[in-house]
Amino acid sequence: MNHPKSDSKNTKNKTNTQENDNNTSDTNFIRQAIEEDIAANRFDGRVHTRFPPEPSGYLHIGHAKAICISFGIAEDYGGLYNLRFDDSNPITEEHEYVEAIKRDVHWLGFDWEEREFYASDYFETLYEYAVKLIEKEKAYVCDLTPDEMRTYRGTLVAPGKDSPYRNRSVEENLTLFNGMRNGEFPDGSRTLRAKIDMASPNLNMRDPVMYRVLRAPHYRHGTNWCIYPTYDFTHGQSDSIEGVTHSLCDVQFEDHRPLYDWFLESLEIYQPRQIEFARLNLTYTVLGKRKLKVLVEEGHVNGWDDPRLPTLAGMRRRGYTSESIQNFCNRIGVSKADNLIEIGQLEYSIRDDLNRHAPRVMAVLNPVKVIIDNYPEGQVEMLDADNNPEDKDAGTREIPFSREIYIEREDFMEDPPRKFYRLAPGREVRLKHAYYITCENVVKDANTGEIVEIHCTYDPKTRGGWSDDGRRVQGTLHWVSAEHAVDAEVRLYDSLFTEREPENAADGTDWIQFLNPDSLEILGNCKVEPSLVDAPPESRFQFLRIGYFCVDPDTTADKLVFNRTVPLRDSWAKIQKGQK
RNA sequence: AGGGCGGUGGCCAAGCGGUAAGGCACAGGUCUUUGGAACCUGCAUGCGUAGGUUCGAAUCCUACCCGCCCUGCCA
Repeated sequence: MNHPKSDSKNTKNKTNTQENDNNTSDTNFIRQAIEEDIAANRFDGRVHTRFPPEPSGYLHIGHAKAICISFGIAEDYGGLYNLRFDDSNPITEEHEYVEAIKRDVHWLGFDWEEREFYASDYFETLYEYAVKLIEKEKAYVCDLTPDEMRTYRGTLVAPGKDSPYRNRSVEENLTLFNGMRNGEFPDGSRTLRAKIDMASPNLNMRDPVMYRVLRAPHYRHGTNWCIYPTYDFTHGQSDSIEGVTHSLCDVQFEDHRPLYDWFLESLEIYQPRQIEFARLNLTYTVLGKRKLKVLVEEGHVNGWDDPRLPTLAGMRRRGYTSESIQNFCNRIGVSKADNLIEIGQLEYSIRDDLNRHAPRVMAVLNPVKVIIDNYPEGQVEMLDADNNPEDKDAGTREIPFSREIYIEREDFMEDPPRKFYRLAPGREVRLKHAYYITCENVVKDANTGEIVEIHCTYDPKTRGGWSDDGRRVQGTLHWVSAEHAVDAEVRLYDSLFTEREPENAADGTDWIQFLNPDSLEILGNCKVEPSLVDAPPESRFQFLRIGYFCVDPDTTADKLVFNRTVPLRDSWAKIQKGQK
């Protein structure tokens, strides 16, 4: 597997090179807490974190934030980090997801080495822990039905009341719990509960369920178990078993921390420290596995790796680099405050990366033919072109030029508005890396009026795009030699939702109704320069003056398929808007 | 008898009693063989509100307002 060290070294300023020096804050409340713990020699000065996904879906950009925080911090303090699958609910979990998660975490740039764990591998230990709590009279078997339990739990403002089964003897509880494990009772008929405080203002402390009877095969342990521990009875103990020092999680678990601590203290086992931070929210999309699952399963998108999805698999296919995602996560920072990050922030991160690294190439998405009347028929010249003006080491390549070329249809206007610097009748422009050309006339389709050919003349003395007489042209166009062009399909993506906050849009409205019907546009008649013929899937390019694109795995020997990762910033579009 | 956590520019986010960092966005400008990039400049007399303590408050105190999370045998 290939996940170079350098990939995972840019999580903090002090480890940054000029490669990605943004002005990311060097500190946050989690790092401060850890530094205090180190200073106080708590945990013997160790730092050991974990990322605990449930294998019930694909990872998304929100998980990337969590991974960058947990793993990035461990790296920065010379600590260790574990990948642990939190797989205590057999109903939702599948092996496919563990493979996908591992692939995505590696791709993101983190290597958990041999520290790959599964909470379900602790089931036996967890069972023993449960027995221990029963013996300490801190847990009991309860026969209440789910409905009854809800009633007994009370409400947000009213205390609950004790279960009638709360005072069973240790003996009876032991027998019953063993019976639960041995399959003597039907699903849902009994639970093992922690005996805490039914009047606690924290509902998590009102005798929470530790075990449920559930006859569902576990993807990893088959039918070995018919009782499964709940998250609350699994998570802290798993952290404890693994020697985790700092268990970093979502703020939604703040209310669970007293319970996390209660189990570990009652069990008298090693106790990590849980610290919570705010989850990521992004404009114009939805995050959260349940919602993404709906999009995938109801066919609103084409699978978990649909490039429109904020999943890591989708973003990878879209053309995002792992570096750009890590930088994004570092840039947005960490706090406990609710946040809604603008999607532009993510786009900035990928442009910033690709600008420095993506080879420039010429591609015409919506071609119109240009015929250079004074260029010799049949002649072909090879012209030198920079691969990347931002990177001197990127070198040059040769591109063919000939009498007939394609340019972008929108780069020509018969009746151009003010500030339109491109081709128009009588106007001279530069063909990038090639020659100055002047438009002489156009040929239109007799029926539709559509322009089918633009006739130009070129100035042979401007080879390479320079003139030595001081003459300047305002516009520079990209182009592709018609004879040499390679056909391609290009997929343009727009945001998946039309609302900035699809989940909060108007009360009572379903977020799904805000799906953008135009989130995918397929261009089937694109012309790209011949150097791209053998570009492998996932290779990334800047299509000059258009945007960043990557080769989609749908590409076949006779059809190139590109995904637009993100367009270039377009100040002409802004001017146009202003003119309207 | 509710509890927990938050509130610093349009969006994020530093700050931790000594006079509001930084990034994104936005607006001007320079440069340019990408209307890209880069570079320069501008952008909170203000930190939810009101009081109080202090020589000095975003930081401390009090009260209030607003937002989010919690009533699964999900995680």
